[in-house]
This record gives sequence, C-alpha cells and structure tokens, in this order.
Amino acid sequence: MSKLTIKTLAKELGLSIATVSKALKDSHEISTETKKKVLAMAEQLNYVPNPYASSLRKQKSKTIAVILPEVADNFFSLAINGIQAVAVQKNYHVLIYLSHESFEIEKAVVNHCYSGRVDGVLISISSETTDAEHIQKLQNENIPVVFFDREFESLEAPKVITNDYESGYLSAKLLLEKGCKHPVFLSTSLSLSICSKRAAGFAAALAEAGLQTDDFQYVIDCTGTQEMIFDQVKELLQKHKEIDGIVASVERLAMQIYMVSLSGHINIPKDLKVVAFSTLETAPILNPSLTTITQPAFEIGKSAAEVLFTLIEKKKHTITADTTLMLSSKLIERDSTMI
Amino acid sequence: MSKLTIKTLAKELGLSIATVSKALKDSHEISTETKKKVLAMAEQLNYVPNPYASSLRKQKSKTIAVILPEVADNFFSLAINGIQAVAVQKNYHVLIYLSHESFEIEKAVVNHCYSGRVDGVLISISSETTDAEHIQKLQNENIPVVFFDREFESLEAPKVITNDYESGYLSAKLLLEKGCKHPVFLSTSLSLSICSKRAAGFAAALAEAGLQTDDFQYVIDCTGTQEMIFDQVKELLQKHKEIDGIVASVERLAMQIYMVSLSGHINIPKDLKVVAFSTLETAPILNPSLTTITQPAFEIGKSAAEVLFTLIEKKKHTITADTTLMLSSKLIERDSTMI
DNA sequence: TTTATTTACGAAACCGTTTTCGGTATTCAA
DNA sequence: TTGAATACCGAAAACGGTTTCGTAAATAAA
Repeated sequence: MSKLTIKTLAKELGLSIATVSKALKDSHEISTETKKKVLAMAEQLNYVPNPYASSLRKQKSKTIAVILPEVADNFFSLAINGIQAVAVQKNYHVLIYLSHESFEIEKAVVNHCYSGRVDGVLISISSETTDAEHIQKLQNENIPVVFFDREFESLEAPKVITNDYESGYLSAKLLLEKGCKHPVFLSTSLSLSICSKRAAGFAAALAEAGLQTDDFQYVIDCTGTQEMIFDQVKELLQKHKEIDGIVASVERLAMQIYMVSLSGHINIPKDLKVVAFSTLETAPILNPSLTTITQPAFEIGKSAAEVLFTLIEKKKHTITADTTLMLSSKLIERDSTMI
Repeated sequence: MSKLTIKTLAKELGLSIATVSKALKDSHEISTETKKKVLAMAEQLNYVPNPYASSLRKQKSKTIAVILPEVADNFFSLAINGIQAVAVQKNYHVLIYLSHESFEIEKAVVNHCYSGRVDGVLISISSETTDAEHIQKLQNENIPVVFFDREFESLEAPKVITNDYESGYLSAKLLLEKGCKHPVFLSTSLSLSICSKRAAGFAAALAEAGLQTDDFQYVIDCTGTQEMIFDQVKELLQKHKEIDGIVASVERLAMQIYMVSLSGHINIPKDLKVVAFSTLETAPILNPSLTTITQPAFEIGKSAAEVLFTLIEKKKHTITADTTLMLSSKLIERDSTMI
C-alpha cells in the first residue's frame, strides 16, 4: 500500500487536493456536506497529515525544544512534566535535549533549534555556561527563548525562577537558629545565578549574625561525578571539624553529604545539620529526614511553557522581553536540622 | 534580514542550488575547491538547513519518539538518559510523550507518530493498556517499534526488558529467608507484564516453600494517586497484622509503604520487611536503607535505542522482529530486610 | 585525430501540504 | 432581465531542500 497522502484522499473522494485540505481545517468556503464526507473518509482511512510538509509550508513546526543540563535530577523531571502538560494542551510537540552541564554540547544543541525546527525554546543553562551569545543568536532569529530555573542574568529574556536569594538567607538563618557556629554553603558552580544568589543570601544571613566571614571559607564549590563530590565532601568535613552546618545548593550534593555521614561516623543532625535545595520525594523518609528548600518544579515548568506560548502566539501585550516570574520555594523543616 | 536558505547561499556564492546542496553533503561530484568555498560560506553565515524541507524530500525525519507513562519515576529518567545518549551519537532528535498511565492518551500519542513524524518509536506501555492495536498499526506502516521495560507480551516486536520473573522469585525467597511468614506482593497493574511476571516469580517461591497461597491474598493491586496508594497500604497493613513482608513492584509503592510506617508505628524491618523494585538513588540513605531490586535503567534505554536504530537502518540480519534482550536486575540487600 | 570516459556543475522534478486567486453556478437585489 | 453578491470548488504557486538527469569541458583511450 502506498503512503496515504492528501492526494490519495482527494482521488478517493473525487475532489481536488485544495478542497480536501480546506475541508479538513473546517474552512468556510467548503459546504457542510463535503466537509462531512471528507472527515468521514479521513477518519476511515486514518489519514494523518504529514507534519513536515505542513511545517514547511506554514513556516511553523508546532514543536518546542527543552534544553536542560540533566534529567536525573528530580527538579528537571518535574519541570518536564509541567512543560509537557501545557504543550499537549496547546497541541505542541516537545523535543528534549541534554547538555550534561557542558557548554560545548549546549551550543551544539542550540544550533539545532534554528531554521524552523522549533517555534521556541525553554532552557536551563549548563553550569559551564558563562556566555550567552549562542542564545542571543536564537533571539536574533526571532525564536522566542525563555529561561527556567537556571537563567543567564545579563541576557534580556523572560525568566521563570524561584526566590533564590531569600531561600539562601533563610537556610543560613535556620542553621544559625539551630546553633550552628560554622555553617558552610556547598555550591555547584558559582557562575550559575541560582548558586550565586543562594550563596549571597546565605552570606547575608551570616554577616547579619555578626559572623566574621573572613575566618573560614564558607562557600565551597563542588563539581564532578558523584564519586568526586563524595571525596570532596569527605575531605572537607575531615579537615574542618568545626563545620557544624551545611547547605546543599542542589540535590546531588545533599545525597553525597548523607553518604559521607554514613561512611564516616558523622551524625546528622548532632554533629552536622543539613538543609538542601531539593525536590526529593524521599526527603521525609531519609535517615534522618531531610530539611529541604523545595522548589515548585512542576509549576516552574508549567509557567515557563505558558510564557513561551504567549510569546509564540505574539500576545506581546501581556509578556515583555524582560518579564521575570518568581515562584516561591518552601522551606520544610525536618530532622536533619533538629537540635 | 530574510531567512537564510540554500537559495541565498547559492546566490551569494554564484553557484546553483543543486551544487551547494551536494557540496554540503560532501558529494563526490563536487570539486574539492568549491566544497571548501561552500563550507566556508555556510559556516560564516551560520547556515542551518531547514530540517523539515529535508525530511519531506528524504522521507525521514531523523527523529524518534519516546512514549512513557511518566517521567517522575527514576527508572524512566535514567532510561531517557540512555536513549538520548545513543540518539545524539546517531544525530537523531528525540520527542518525548507522556501517557500518564492512560490508554486513551497513549493511543492519541501513538497517532502522532504516523506520516513520517518519526522514524521509529520506543515505548513503555501504560498500565491501562490491554490492547496493542494502535501499536500494531504503527508496525503496519513500517514504523519500527521497540518496547522497553513495559512490553506488550503478545505483540511481536523487539523488546528490551529485565529478568522480572527471576527477580520476583528472588525477592520472595529473600523475605522467606529472613523469616517472613506472610509476605505479600504489591502490584500496580497485573495487566502489566512486568507486574504479572514479578508476581508470578513471587508466587512460585511461596509455593516452593509450601506456603498455602489460598489462605490469604498475597498479591494486592494498588492504583491511583500517591494519597490513594497511601490509604490502601495503610488499610491493608492495619487489617492484616499478619503481613510481615512486602515486595513493592514499583518505586512509588515503596515510598508509600515507608510513609505508612512513619505514620503508623510500624517498624521496618522488625514488624515488616520491605524490598522494592526501584532505581532510587536514595535507597542507601533511607530510614532504614531500602533493599532494592535495581534495574539497569540506563542500559535498558540505551539498548532499546540501539535496537531501534539497527531497525531503522534496516540491518535486519542482526535483529529480527522477535528479538528480546534481557538485562539483569541486581538484588541489593540493605537494612529494610534485616532480621 | 577521433572516440570514450570522467569530472563538475545546473535545470528541473519532486516531497506533501497550504494558500492565493480565479472561475463557475446559484441566489439576491433592483 | 440584468448586475452584483455569494457559495463552492479547483489550478497552481509556493515552502526549502534532495535527487535525477543532462551537458559541457577536460581527460583518457583508441
């Protein structure tokens, strides 16, 4: 059987291609009867229009790209969920790309988004990204871009983020309240705005409490594989016994802190109090249960997608290029910060 | 600036469209010098060919679809990772679709895969799917389909799965060894082959041990939202105090068992031993650490994608339609099954 | 020298839609 | 009865590539 195109449909119906095409999209210049006939036949033969022919002609793809550093982190899984939810509702398709925290890969991926492959892109930048030229080029080609979670600060584009500074501040505040004298902040990459903002909030709380932040390095950068992070954390805690509180800027780090504590007779929360930026579902059933700053991941994905679609549909009066949506995270206190 | 097409490129170079096109794909009928010129100009202007024009003409999309029930489950996140890894290497794009465990959605999604939108599809069926007509239609249209993890047993297609029966058997065996007298199996949907196989293996071990499986219902179906599952588990454990061991067939269930234990003074592992089919990274740091049957999620995704691509590239001599790849899961004993 | 072959390029058809622009036939107003 | 308006439908030109085929020039074989 040859492939089922609109041409065969037309022949089958004894109509022209143009008529069938119009009938299928319920054009007013086609009579109700012929519309019915066409629809019926299309249904019967399970005709599905070739999306690429359509895209080519209409110059839009009904597709968006989602570029993220990784998919293993629960935050991104949930965000995808939110994005997908609004995409299906809008009848759009979603392409997923992973940068694996690499700037080079991110650039290569962004390059795929040109030439009409997608009508818009949602991006959470890699930790290596310190330059947004590649993204700016996208904008120059009139392809709407919206950032979610990990934005690029100096680039003008809509962003959906969370209250990172405030959360960082609150996390430090909590540790201080619980009696920590030497809390530290574990970052992944300070070039990431989410990290630097969280760290800044953290530092502000320390300063406010009169802790001399020069005495010890209170922000530590952790990078690499899980194993490398494990080693870094272990070394840190062994060398600096004075550390009695720790804020993990991302999920991955929290896990390794727990692993180190398991391996090395460090008692949480007695010796070390922990709070983590994380959407881990298992936080309440960890040993001990983990105090988290939980981002509204699904909502962030959803909102970002919504903003993107208003941009795609050119409803510019509602969203301007520098719109920033800020959704609040929630601090949930659990046993890892108990006195 | 008008959009950059091959036509403008050709004009800029003083060459014909055909020549430019061939030069770009390194055709032998183009001289090395002109190739260089073309490549240089393309690079300079950052020319990216319109993928849909190309797809339309070549009748292939360089895109695959991945259809899965959800993305929140760690298994699927990891599988996506594996799939993506081989897709980028093959220079393919991946569309993600979520069925949310709904048969209707799954059918609708599959319908998007016709008419050349994708060159192949990877699918893990929804728990509601009891009929594979929609998938068979895809095959009839010569679109390769390969199942991963959640297969549809009676449909002939390549499948990449794990040793579910054996794992079910081992999980029961372990519980019996640890002294359980009334172990039960928590399933999500017995119409799912992974569930029924795991349950069958579980039952076989009980039978072998001489446990009369008629006395009590040892396979319990749990469905619905997290809250609903919580309630079901809670009620089950309250009504049947004799239950002293439990196998969770999927990650979600294990979490709710822990939540119930937290809420209801049930001590794991003293009162209740737990083993879960799960790829949870936090299993070692749960309270207590969770004994898991860990599937090689990344590898399953990777292998499935590899099989799909050999199919797409029509290397039929290596993979036949009924190839089933079985990757083994690992039973990792932790504290939740301690005596 | 003549003929055959190879090399390097261009014209044009094609992929499957959408959309513009006419063109009948019918209906309505005058 | 005539003119204009309306309702339906079709021919054909796009969209931006790929590929087939033809052809002129250059090279090789005779």
